[in-house]
Amino acid sequence: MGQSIPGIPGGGLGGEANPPGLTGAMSCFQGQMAEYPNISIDRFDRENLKARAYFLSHCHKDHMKGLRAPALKRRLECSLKVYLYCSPVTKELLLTSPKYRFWETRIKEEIVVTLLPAGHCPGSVMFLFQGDQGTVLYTGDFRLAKGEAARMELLHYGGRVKDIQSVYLDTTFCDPKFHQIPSRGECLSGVVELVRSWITRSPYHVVWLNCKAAYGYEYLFTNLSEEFGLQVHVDKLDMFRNMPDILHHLTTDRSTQIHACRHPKAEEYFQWNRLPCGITSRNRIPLHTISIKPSTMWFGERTRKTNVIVRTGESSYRACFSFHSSYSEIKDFLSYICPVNAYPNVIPLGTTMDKVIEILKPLCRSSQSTEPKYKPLGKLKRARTIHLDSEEEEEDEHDLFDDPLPVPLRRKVPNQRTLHPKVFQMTAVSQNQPEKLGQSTGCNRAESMQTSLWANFIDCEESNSESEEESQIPASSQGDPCPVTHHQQKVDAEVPQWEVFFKRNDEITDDGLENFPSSTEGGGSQSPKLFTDSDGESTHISSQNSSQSTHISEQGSQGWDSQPDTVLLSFQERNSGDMTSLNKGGYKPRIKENLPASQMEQSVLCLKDSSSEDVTTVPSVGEPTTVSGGKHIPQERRLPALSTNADSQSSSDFEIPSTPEAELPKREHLQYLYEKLAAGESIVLDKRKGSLIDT
DNA sequence: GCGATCAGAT
DNA sequence: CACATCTGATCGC
Repeated sequence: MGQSIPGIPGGGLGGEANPPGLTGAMSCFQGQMAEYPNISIDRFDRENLKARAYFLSHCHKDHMKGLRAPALKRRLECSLKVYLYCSPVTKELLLTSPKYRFWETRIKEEIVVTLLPAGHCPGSVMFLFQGDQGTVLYTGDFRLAKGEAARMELLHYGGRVKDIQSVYLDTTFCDPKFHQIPSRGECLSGVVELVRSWITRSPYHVVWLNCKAAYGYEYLFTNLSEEFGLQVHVDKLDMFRNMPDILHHLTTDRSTQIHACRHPKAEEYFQWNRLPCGITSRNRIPLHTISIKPSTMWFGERTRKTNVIVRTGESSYRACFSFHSSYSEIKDFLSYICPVNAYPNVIPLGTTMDKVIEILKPLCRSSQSTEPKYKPLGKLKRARTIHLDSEEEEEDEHDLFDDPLPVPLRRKVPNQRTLHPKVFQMTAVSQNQPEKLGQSTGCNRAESMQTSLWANFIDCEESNSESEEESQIPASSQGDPCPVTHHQQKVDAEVPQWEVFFKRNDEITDDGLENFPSSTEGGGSQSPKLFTDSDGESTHISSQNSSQSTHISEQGSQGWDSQPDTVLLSFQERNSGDMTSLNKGGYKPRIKENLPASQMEQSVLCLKDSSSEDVTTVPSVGEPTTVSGGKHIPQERRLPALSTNADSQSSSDFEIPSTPEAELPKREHLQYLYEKLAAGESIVLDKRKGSLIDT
């Protein structure tokens, strides 16, 4: 690997250090990859205006530079074959904003490239490009726990990780000082316990989640909602209108105990015991409020016990939260994929390009001299495999895996070999299935969205075992074409009922808490123990965690009734990657954690050979493949929840097929229903028709 | 008036 | 700590 980024056009940032005085890590990726310079990723200005195709890895502003600029708009108008490629969820989120709506007809969700889950925010993906210039991975922003790469089917071929020429890597925390960050599950668990300790005191105890305006906190909201049967109050939720699994956990009704609303003067409000949405009381009884601010915290290598919740004031807490991989996670990921080259996308503040490269280089193949050209790369790990595929896999893949292939891998694709096109034809294509585009697919698209959302963050394991038909409807109601109806019907599923959400919570039920032996109603048999960390500045909350989970574990004394600073929280020091504590042994099934990579969305886009005209899409999991003749891959499309839901391991949003014949609720109708529900009015389900009738 | 850029705040 | 985003000031078109 060289010391500088080869062939990165737009040149700007060479190997320079960050200018002083900046407040954030600085992006150094200019949008283009040396290997495939005529496509642009996450940058849409300057040199990128000439790109023949655009990729957006996720919907964060710092990855959307130029995306709504007049220059690009003009370019689009002139070059009708130029498209933007992104995940379905990102498409949905993007098009919600009027400023970006002009992309509506120019977005492709699937093509040519393998989309791998990035675990950064809903819809975030990594792009794996395969072609005659080699296999290149662009990670976008990502957070993957140790070992998760090893469980991504699509990162592997023949049972080994693919031979990756270059990786363009999210190096936001690529600095030893960010060595370790508690896992998503550990952080979530901390927040859950803190919230529990507060809101169970009375209906007038409310929490405010002081979240930034960015996608990525949704799994926090959904998990809290599910845990406590309380929707989270937010300012806006229309961007989630087609993602029921998120939508159902949010509300614009302020009378909930969990708030994530925002206001420019929110902090000031909070001082006066006023929530950002303005309320200070309920039933004329003043509220008792705490704030929890998700913040990235990290911990030195030697820290044995780390607190995921830190009390920073009388009623203020910080909760550990990170969208990006830690230093050790980055190194684990990189050493697993072991590319020839690694290029940072970001220079962390206070460091330099050269320093980052020095860290990355030893993990790349080019520095490992003793090694044969094709060293045995990492082997694909199966967290759990599911047999049950009666159909045989394509021969050339089949026997290459040690274990039986999980369900989603069965995909009949002719022609593996066309995979290495001579020329990338990024031409516009008609979709395999018209349902991909436009309005008519409201519900179908919603399915794939929600799946991806869950897939990004949530483990659906419990639903797999308990649903009566394994072939469908796990926790998140994936595959159900009409989610609202679904929830009404399956009231006993772990998906909370609408009624629970919308009714006034004058008391906290125990629902959902049964797995917490230590959790008691209102009072105070909790046994928290205040733990003050050595830094002494603030009060830390910690616990001796059992080896099993991140739970309250200590018997405590007083304090339970005074402030929630007595909650015991910490994270497990040693987590060997994959499973974090939460879901182990089904101990705490209610909380859904970020899942292993293999459970996340994975999707394939196929590169088109120059001999054919259209880019072909392969909406499924498996090796990237070009479908000859640009024909569609019908099976997956018609097997809704089957492949994804039978095995949560492999749930895949992109792969989630739509259900073409499903009757789609009209958006307006849904909106109407939601409003009714939010207003506390009841709705009756007409089971015969599966439609809702308001009363 | 809009966009790009920067400083600063949250 | 250094998540991403918004606001306001300034400048140029």
